[in-house]
Amino acid sequence: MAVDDMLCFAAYSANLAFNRFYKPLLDRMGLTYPQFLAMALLWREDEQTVGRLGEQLFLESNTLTPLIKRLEAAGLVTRARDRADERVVRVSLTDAGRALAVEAACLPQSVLDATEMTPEALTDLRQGLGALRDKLRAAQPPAEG
Amino acid sequence: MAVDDMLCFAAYSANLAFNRFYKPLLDRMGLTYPQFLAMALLWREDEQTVGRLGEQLFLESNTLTPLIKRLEAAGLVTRARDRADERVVRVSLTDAGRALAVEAACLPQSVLDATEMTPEALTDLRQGLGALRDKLRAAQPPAEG
DNA sequence: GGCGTAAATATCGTGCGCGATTTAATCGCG
DNA sequence: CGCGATTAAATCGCGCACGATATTTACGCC
Repeated sequence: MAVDDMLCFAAYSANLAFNRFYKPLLDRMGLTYPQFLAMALLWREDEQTVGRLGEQLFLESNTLTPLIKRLEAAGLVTRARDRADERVVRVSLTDAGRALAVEAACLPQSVLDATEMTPEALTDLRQGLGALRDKLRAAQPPAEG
Repeated sequence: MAVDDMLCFAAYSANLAFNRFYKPLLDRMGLTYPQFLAMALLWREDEQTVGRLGEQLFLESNTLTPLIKRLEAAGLVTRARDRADERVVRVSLTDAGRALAVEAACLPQSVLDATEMTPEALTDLRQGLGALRDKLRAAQPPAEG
């Protein structure tokens, strides 16, 4: 069982590579990679709850709460309890947060430029990964054997 | 730019899913996911240096040194300075570390079982991810303009 | 209305990743 | 041999990811 033959390692190392590839670009925007993903959700639809962001990112409040607080500290979002249900926290973009969307627009393109792979190959990869992720999530916690 | 359309998010979330899928299995072995990857390298070839492990895992000593020290504390490996070059640290399996290889052998198979994807599809995915990772690593740090 | 339960978020401790720096050993070149 | 430059690990601080738990609010049912 060579590490190179393991699909999990391919996912692991590709994820590391994405982080490193994006880092110089995100640094200029003052964002980390997970922060960028959260912002991308808000750029699509403003004023989402912590839980809803978590569903889409596959994260929970233990990870998201501090991340969002850092976005708030950076002046990119605001956090406000829902008045109808005070358990819920709604996250909204500030003007500065919205403005970042423009700068971020070039990011996906830079992957295309860097990889020299066809758009079809990248789409296949994306869909394959999505299907794999969903299968892994749906799988019973692997039994004792 | 929907998050679901981003290849980087597919890699990110698939990697999270792998972590979570493996966790119950690795917990029983007392390993974390990155520790498992390092052990897998040692099961293939014992007595490797920190640097060599890092090359294969795409990690550096700032990440690997504490990880390996935890493996050492768990009694799975030993660390020893190379006598010919005292800068180098060689990591070797203990009997307990070698013994874990048997338990770990079932892990890759459990992915096959869980995903219900054909071995061909999984191989394609693994190779595509490897190629993508290598392209991202080779890419110039994406320029300003 | 009152109370047990469930739900949404927050808090805390541990182990990665990683940029930046440090320490220690080796190498290169005169 | 001597000394600056390079190399291999280690150290440190920060931000995720996550299990476990706490806190606060809402809901169900009597």
